[in-house]
Amino acid sequence: MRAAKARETDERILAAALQSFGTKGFEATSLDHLAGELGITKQTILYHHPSKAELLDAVIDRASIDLTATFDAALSGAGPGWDRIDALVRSVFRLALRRPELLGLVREVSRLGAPASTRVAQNLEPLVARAQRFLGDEMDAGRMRRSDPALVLVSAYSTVLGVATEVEVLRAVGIEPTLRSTVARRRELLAFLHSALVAPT
Amino acid sequence: MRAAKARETDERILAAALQSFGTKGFEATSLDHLAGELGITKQTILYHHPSKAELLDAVIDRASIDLTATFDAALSGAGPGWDRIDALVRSVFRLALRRPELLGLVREVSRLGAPASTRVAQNLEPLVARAQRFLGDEMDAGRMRRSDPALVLVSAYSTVLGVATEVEVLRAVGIEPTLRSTVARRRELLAFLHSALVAPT
DNA sequence: CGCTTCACTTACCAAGTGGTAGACAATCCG
DNA sequence: CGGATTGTCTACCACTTGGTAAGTGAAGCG
Repeated sequence: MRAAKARETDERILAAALQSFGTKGFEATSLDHLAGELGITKQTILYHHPSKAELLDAVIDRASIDLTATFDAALSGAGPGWDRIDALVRSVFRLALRRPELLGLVREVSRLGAPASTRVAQNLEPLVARAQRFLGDEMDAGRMRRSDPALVLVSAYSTVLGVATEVEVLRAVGIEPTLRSTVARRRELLAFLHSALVAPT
Repeated sequence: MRAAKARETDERILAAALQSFGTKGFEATSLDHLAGELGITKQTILYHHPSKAELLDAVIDRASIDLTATFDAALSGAGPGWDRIDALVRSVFRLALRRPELLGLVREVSRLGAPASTRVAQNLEPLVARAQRFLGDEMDAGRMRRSDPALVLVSAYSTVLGVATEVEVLRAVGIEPTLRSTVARRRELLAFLHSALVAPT
């Protein structure tokens, strides 16, 4: 069972790297420090992932799986139409509270640019396609304001991720991120999105 | 005139640092490299700014002034009501095209957290207060959907900055950031914001 | 058993990092 | 003029970075 042990070590490496990359950032994370946290040596990390860049790739792949699974789960229990957006926003906020490093990694990677960002884009492409299809269908059915689904998706994505993650900005406008204020933010965000997206009846 | 020469050197340092911090990031910017670009030595930078952190502070102060001036100019020529938001969004997009490093710095600093983010918050506090007052007044006059101005501001801020700056995300949904697509994005964003904010008549 | 492979370690390394000390030429001021 | 100050540079420094080389003990396997 030495292979199982190795896989477990790798799991721990990936988890710690995801945590650190997603919160402190990629450059700000050193392999030495990462190894220290795990009680192993840097060379063990480099054994499992030949370079820091490849470690990032592996972390991205792992995070993509988690994200896709989370959203799939959220959507599978949701009804049609607006209910799906509601479910999605709720799951993003749940992520922001419970696994902030996941959303942080998305931000971080999009900041780092290619080739890491390309990898995320590829991994999440099915999710994006699905969202665009949904928006298009809703528009066709007259339930949403007619527009370009890709552009609407960008606006909605920016808004949701920003509101969910930009703690510092919230502090700037005088909102301490407590549980109560988070609920208030989510409620306001849903109202904001509802007004922005749903076609007037 | 040795003082004038020194001030000019400092100006160049601040400009180059703003550029690099705002695009490559703070940690990814080395003083040696920065000095190399300017044809001076790292020690000259450290003469003007005793540490990298203090250089960041100076860059933040400088950027804050530029940002405030830009928005003041945009708003001074704008009419009342929705026209002001329109003018603001246009000026953000103009910044995203012409001085992307400014918006990038805001993002970067909010990622870095305190104490840098605190400094930005303090510097831009008048801007934030002004925006909140504006939103409150519009709501009182019944021209905007009634809500908490602070929360609405966060949503709008996230949306605008995200759409204006998240080039990588745009690539992910298949939009190459050309001039034409930028115009389309801005138009969609304005429609999005208009629907989200303006009270139905 | 004995050889190989695997997971991991100890020991390095060259290249950078931010930062200090001190010299030096140019300028300012009495 | 001549000493003081200012801006910049040369020369370091301790430390950290990602990465390499060479092992080592244990498990797997013929």
